[in-house]
Amino acid sequence: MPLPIEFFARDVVEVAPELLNKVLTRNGVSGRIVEVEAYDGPADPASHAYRSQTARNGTMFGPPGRLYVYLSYGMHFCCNVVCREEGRAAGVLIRALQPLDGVPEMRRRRIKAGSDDRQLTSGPGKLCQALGITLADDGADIISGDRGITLVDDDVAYPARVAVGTRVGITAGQDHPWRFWVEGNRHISRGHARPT
DNA sequence: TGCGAGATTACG
DNA sequence: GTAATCTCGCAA
Repeated sequence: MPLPIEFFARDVVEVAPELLNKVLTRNGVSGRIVEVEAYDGPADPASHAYRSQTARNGTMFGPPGRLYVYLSYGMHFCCNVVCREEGRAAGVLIRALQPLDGVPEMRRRRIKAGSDDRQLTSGPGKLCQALGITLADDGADIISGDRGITLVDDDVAYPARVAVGTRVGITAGQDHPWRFWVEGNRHISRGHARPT
């Protein structure tokens, strides 16, 4: 069943780990969320919404329960779930999924993955490609599924072991342990090598 | 008006 | 290790 808007209209750091094991679906292609990161808008130097509203980050300033999609490094799409109350821009970056339905279609979209299922959705850019999520999906309502994208709870239990750590690929705000993943899952993103 | 860095991925 | 290549903040 869909998650109620109240689920998203809370502190983003509380929402983030609770998204683990929820299911993200786009037009029948779906995956279970196994890795996320929280970004807390104006209180978080690493957030796209840290400074001000722009054409790119506008969706995060809107109501919770929407999808914020942006173009990363000029070539990959990444998607976030908008949280907190409207106007208080915050979001949870979906970093990795465990493929569920529509694996053949994922393979067609991700030729680079070859025969390795772990290369299908083990990264924020990869999973958007596998599900066919693009800028056209920015602002989609994932509660009502108005554009074919839904985030649902299928009653699979909260992971027995959730790991917590610092976020990937950022320099500002490294002090916050706002990355959460399902301990031991095979589909976690590789992450970036950090400078020593 | 230009430059550098960035919530990345893939290939050498 | 590094290329590919869009967005945005900040310096000039």
